[in-house]
Amino acid sequence: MKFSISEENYIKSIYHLQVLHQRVNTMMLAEMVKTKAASVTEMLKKLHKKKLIDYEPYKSFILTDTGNKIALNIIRKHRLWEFFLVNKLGFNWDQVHDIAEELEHINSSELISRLDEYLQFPSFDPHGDPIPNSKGKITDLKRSNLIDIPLKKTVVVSQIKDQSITMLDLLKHFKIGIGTKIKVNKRFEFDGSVEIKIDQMPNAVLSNQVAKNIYCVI
Amino acid sequence: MKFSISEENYIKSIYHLQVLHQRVNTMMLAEMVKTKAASVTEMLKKLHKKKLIDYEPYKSFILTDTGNKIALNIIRKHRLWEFFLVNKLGFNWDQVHDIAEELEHINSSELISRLDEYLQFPSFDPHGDPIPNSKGKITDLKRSNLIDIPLKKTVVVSQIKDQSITMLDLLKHFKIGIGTKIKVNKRFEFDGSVEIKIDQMPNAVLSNQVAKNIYCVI
DNA sequence: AATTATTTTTAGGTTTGCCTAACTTTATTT
DNA sequence: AAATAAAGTTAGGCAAACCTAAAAATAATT
Ligand SMILES: [Mn+2]
Ligand SMILES: [Mn+2]
Ligand SMILES: [Mn+2]
Ligand SMILES: [Mn+2]
Repeated sequence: MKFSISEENYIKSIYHLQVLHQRVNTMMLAEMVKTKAASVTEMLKKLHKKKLIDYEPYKSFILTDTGNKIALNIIRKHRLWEFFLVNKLGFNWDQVHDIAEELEHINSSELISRLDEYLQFPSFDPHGDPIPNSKGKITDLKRSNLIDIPLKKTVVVSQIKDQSITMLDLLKHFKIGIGTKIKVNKRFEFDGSVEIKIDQMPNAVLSNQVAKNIYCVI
Repeated sequence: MKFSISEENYIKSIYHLQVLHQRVNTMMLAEMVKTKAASVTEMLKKLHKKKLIDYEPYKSFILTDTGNKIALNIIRKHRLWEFFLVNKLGFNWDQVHDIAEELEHINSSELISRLDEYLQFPSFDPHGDPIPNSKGKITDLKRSNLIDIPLKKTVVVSQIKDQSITMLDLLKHFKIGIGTKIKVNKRFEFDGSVEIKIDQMPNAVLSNQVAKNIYCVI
C-alpha cells in the first residue's frame, strides 16, 4: 500500500507523540503537523478506514500494529538520510532536518537498503536518535539526563531531545554535540542549572531547560 | 519562486520536447506527462500566467528564458541524483530513472551544490546525458550516431537516446553501456541494421531502430 | 449539580490537479 | 470550397488537503 506525503507526515507525528504521551489527541496532532483540528479529524477518519489507527470520535487514539510499522519505516528513512547528509555531504546536524523531512517520502525500498549499506548500517542519526533496522527494530542505548548524572563524572553526550534550530544553535555555541565528553561540576538547587566542563573549553553554565534536553551515556 | 511537483514535471517535459521539436503542442505534452489534453490546457494557462511559457490558445508554445532556467535546474538535479545512484549506491543505469524522477523535486540548493561537490562535479549522467552546471550551462560532446560512423573504426558509446526499460534491457543483453568500445563491421542496406563487434563478445547485429538510438564519440 | 471552558466534530468553502464530454478552432481530404 | 478529421479549449465534476465558523461532546470550575 502506498500513502500520500500528508498521510505519512500524520502517521509519523502520531508515532512521535505516542512515545511522549502514550495516547494522542486531536489538538496535539494539529499542532505537530502545523494544521487545524478540523483537518486532523478528517485525516483521522481516513487513517482509521485504512486501519492505521485505533480511533473513535471524541476519544484519543493510537497507531495499530500496521500503522506502527509504517511509522518506523518513515523514521528509518528520515534518520538514514540525516546520517547521509551529515556524514557524506558534510552538513551540520542543525541543517539536515528539513531536507530529511522531504527525502523521507521518496518511495523505494531498494534505494533505502542500498543507502543503509552504503552508510554501513548506522545505528544512530546525527542527533543521537536510534535508526530502526529494515525490520523496524530499534536498539536504543541506556541514557541518563544531564540533570541526573553523578557530579565530576565524565560522560558522553549521545542524544538531544529538543531539536529546534534555536536549541541546536545554542549547543553549537557551547561546542556540545553527539560524542562530546562532558562533566557536571555543580548543580544549583536554586534554578536547577548546572555548571559543566568540556575539554579545551572554559566552565559554562546551562539552564535547567537546556540540561533537561541533553542525554548521555555513562 | 517555488513550484509544485506537477508544475516542475510539465516544465521539464516541455524542455525535453523543445529539444526534439523546437516548439511543443498540447497533445505531445499530454502524452509525455501521461495525462489528458484538457489537463494540459489548464496547466498551460497557469504556466503562462507565471511567465514560464510563451503561449497563445490554439498555438504551439515554448519556454521563456525563466522557464528554461527552471527546466535546466530540474534536469541538473535529476542527472546528479542518477549519477549518485549508479556511482555511489551501485544501481544499474536502467534502475535509476524513476527514483531520480522523485528526487529531482527535493527542494534545497545547498543540498544540490554539496551533492555536486561530493560527486566531483560530474559532466555526464549514467545515460551519457550532459549535466547542466549550477548556472545552467551545458557542455555537450560532439557525437555520431552508430548509423553514421565509418566502418571498422573503434568508437566509444557515449549516449543512449531512447531510455525506456525495454531499450536498456536490450543493451544490457548485448553488454553495451556508456564507455563501451564498439566497432561497426558492416551495414546492411536492406533493413538498415548493423553488425557490430565488442571486445570479448561475438559479432552481433543490431536493428536500425536500436542503432539509431546509440551515439558515440570518435 | 450547574455553568463555563475546552476539545472535537461537522458543515460548507477553497485550491490544485485530474477527468469526461461537448464545443470550437485548425488542418487535411475530397 | 466543402466536408471531414484532428487538435485544443471550455464546462462541469471529483478527490485530496486545507480552511473558518458553528454545533456537539467532554472536561474543568464554581
Ligand atoms: Mn515529511
Ligand atoms: Mn534526527
Ligand atoms: Mn519528476
Ligand atoms: Mn539520465
